Amino acid sequence: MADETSLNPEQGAAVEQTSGPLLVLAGAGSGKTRVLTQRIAHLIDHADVAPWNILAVTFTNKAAGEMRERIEYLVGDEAAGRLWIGTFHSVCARLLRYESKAFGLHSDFTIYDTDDCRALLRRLLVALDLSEQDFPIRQVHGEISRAKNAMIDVPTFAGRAAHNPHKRRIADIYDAYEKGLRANNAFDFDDLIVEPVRLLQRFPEVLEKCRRRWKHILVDEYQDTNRPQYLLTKLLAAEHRNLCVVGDDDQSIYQFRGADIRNILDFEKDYPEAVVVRLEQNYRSTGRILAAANAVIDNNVDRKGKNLWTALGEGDLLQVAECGDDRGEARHVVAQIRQLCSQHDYTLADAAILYRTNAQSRVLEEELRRHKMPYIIVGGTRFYERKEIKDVLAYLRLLVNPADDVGLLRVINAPKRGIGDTTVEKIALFARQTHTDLLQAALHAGEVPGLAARAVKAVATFGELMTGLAQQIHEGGLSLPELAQEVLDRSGYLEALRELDIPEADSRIDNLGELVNSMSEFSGRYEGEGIGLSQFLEDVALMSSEDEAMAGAAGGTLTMMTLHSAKGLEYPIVAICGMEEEIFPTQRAIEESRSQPRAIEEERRLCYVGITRARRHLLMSYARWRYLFGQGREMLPSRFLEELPKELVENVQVQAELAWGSPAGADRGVRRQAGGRQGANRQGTGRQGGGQSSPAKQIPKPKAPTGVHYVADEDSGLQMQFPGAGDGTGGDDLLGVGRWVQHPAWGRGQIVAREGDGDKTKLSIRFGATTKRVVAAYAQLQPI
DNA sequence: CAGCGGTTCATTTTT
DNA sequence: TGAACCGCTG
Repeated sequence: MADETSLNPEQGAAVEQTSGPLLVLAGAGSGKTRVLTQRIAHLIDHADVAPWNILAVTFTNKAAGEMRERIEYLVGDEAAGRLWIGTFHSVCARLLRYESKAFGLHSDFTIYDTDDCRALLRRLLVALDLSEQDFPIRQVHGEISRAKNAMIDVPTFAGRAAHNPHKRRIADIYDAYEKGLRANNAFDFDDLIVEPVRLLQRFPEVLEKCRRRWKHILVDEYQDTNRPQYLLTKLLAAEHRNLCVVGDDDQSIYQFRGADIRNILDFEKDYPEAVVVRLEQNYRSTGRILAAANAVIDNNVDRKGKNLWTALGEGDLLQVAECGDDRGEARHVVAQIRQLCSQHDYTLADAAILYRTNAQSRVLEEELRRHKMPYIIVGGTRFYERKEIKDVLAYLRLLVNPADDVGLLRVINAPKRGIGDTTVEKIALFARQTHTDLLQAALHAGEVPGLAARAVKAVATFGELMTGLAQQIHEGGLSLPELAQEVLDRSGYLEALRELDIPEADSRIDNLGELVNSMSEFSGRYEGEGIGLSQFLEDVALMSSEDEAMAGAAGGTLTMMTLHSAKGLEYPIVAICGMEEEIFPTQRAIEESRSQPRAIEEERRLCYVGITRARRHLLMSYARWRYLFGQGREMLPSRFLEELPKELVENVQVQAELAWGSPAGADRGVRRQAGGRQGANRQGTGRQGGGQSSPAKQIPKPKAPTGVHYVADEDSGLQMQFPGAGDGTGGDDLLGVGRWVQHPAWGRGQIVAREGDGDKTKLSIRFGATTKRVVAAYAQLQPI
C-alpha cells in the first residue's frame, strides 16, 4: 500500500538478510512480492551479487513476469534481464536442454501436457490389452503422477506392487509409459522436475556447475512446492545455503496435486540456522474482513499459526446472503455488486466473483449478460489447449521432434485425409516391427504390409507434406509465423475449416490467426538463433491461462474465477458464491474427511484465500436449492459460514427466482430467453448501466467456448453491440474493453483493460498469448 | 472411413 | 448440463 520502496521493520529485515537460509512467513496481503523484489535488488545493489547468480522461482508464469517487471523498475532492464526468473517448470526445462548431452538426451524434446499423456496411455492400454474400464485413464495417470512426485521409479513401484495384481498391472503401464515417453523423446510435466533432480543426484559435475551458477536462490509460494521441487532446491542450496523461501502455510491450496506442506512447516528443521521473518501486517483488507479470515483459519490444526492485523480500520460488515436458488443467488450477487459500485464509485473492474468450481460460472454469466455487464473469466479452457491450436502445434512439434508419436497421431488425419484407425494401426504395427517411430513408418507407407493402395496414397500425401515442411525449415529463410502459415495452408487444415459449415469454424479460424500472431510477437522478441521453433513450443507448453495483465485493470470489466485462480489477487469488492456443503467444501473433501479429518483443512485454506482477496467489501452467498449434475437439489449452508464470528456478519435473505411452484419445471421454459424475462431486473438496485436496452442478441451461440479468459469472441461481440453497456467507462468508444484492434507491428489483438483517460489512456491489448500495454494516443491502432 | 445419435460419464483445483 | 465415448449405418 505504501509506496514501492518503503518497508516495515519485518520486511526490511527480510530484505537485508542477504545470506544464509531465510524463511519469510508472509500472510495474505503482507507485501511479500515487495519483499522478494526488493531483496533481489538489494542483493545486486548492496551485496555485490551478480544478477546471473540469482535464481528466483515462482509458481506461475504470471508471477514470474510480474516479478521481473518490478525488478526492472528497481535495478534496470540490463541487470533484470540477466536474472534467472521463472517457474520451476521453465527453469528445469532450460536446465534439461542445456545438460541434455551430459546424459544422452535430445535437446529438442517435446513437453507433453495432460492430454498428450492420456493419449499415450490410451494407446498403451490397448497394446497391453487392458481395458479402460478396469484402468480408467484419469486414475492411472493420477497414480503414475503421484508415484513420480513421490520419486518412486518404476522398479520401486513394481516392487511394492508385487502382492497386488491390479497394482502390478499399473506398474506395467507405468513402465510402458516411461518407455513410451522416452521413445517419443518427450517429457511430461512431472518429468520436468523429477528428471533434473535425478540428473543432479547422478552427475556431481553438473550439480557443481549449477551451484556455482545459482549462488542465491529465492522461492516464492514455497507452501506449494512438492517433493521433487523441494529436493531440487535442497540440492542446489546445500552448500552455500543462500536459500530464501517465501510462503504462507495457510494459503497452501495445491496439496491435491502433490504440494507438500511439510516443506514449509519443516524448513527450520532442514536449515537450523534459518532466520525466520513473519509478515503479519496486512495492507489490504479492513479489520472485519481480516477478523473473519483469522477466525475461519483458526479451525485448522495443521498450521504454524499467525495473526494478521491491519491498520486500515474496521470497515463494513460482511454480508452473508441466503438465496432461494442458484439463479436468485446470481441475481443477488450481481445486484449487490452494482449497488456497491454506484455507492462507492467503484467500477466493475474493482469487483470479482469467486466460486469453487468452474461449472458455477454459468448461471452468473447468464445474469451478467442479462444486464449487459462486461466480464472476463480467468482460467477456463486455455487458448493453447483448444483443439485447433493443439492440432497445428502438433504439426510443429513433429517437425522439431519426429519421434513424437502422440503428435503424429493427432494430425495424421486432421484434416481428414482418409487415414482411418485401421490404417493407423497397420502403420503402428509396422513401426513396432521395424523399431522406428510412426513418422518413419508413414514415410515408408509402401512397405507397410496389408495397406490398401488408397491408404498408401493417403499416407504418402501426409508424408510428403511433412518432408516438404521439414525441408523448408532446413533451407532456412522461413520465419516462425511464416512456417505456421505454411502448415495451415499446405496441410489443408485451414481450407477444411473454411469449408466446414458450422458456426464455431469462424472463431477457430480466428484462433489460428491469433496463433500466427503470437508467433510473430515471439520471433520479434527472440531474434537470433534459428527461428526459435522449439523455444516457442516450450513456452507454449508451459504457458498457463493467467498470462494476462488483468489484475488491477481498469475499464469496467468484472472478473470471475475460481478461488484457486484468485490466489495472489485482490479486489475492493469480492463475492464468494456457492457457500454450500458439498460445493465448498466439495463433496469429495467431505467424504475424505471421514477417514482423514484434515481433508477439510485444504478447503478451509481455500476459503481463507478467498476471504483475504477482499479489500473493502466481502459478500458470501449460498443457495438453498441449486442445479447440480443437471438436476435440482437442496443444499445446506457451508460449515465455513458457521465459523464466521456473528458480530462481523450481516445476514440477508433473498427469495428464489420463482416465488412458488416447483422451481425445476418452471425454470426451464424461461431459461435462455434473455429478452423474455421482464422481471429479471427488478430486485431494485437503482440505476441500470446503459439506458437503452437492445434487441436480443442475434447469435445466441448455444455453446460458449470460453477458451481465452476473455469470454470468447461472440461474447465480446455482444458487448460491442451495446455500447454504454458497461458501466463506469463509457463503453461508447472503439477502444473499449473487449474491442478488437489491429496494431501495425503486433497484428490483431483484443483490448483487455483500460486505464486513465484522454491522452493518457493506456490500453492492455492481448495479441495471441501475450499482452501489451500501450498508450492509446501513440499506438497506431485500428479498430476492427 | 466418416458421420450420426445414443449413451454414459463426471464435475475441483494446474505447471 | 455438458463433454466424451461407443456402436451403428451409409
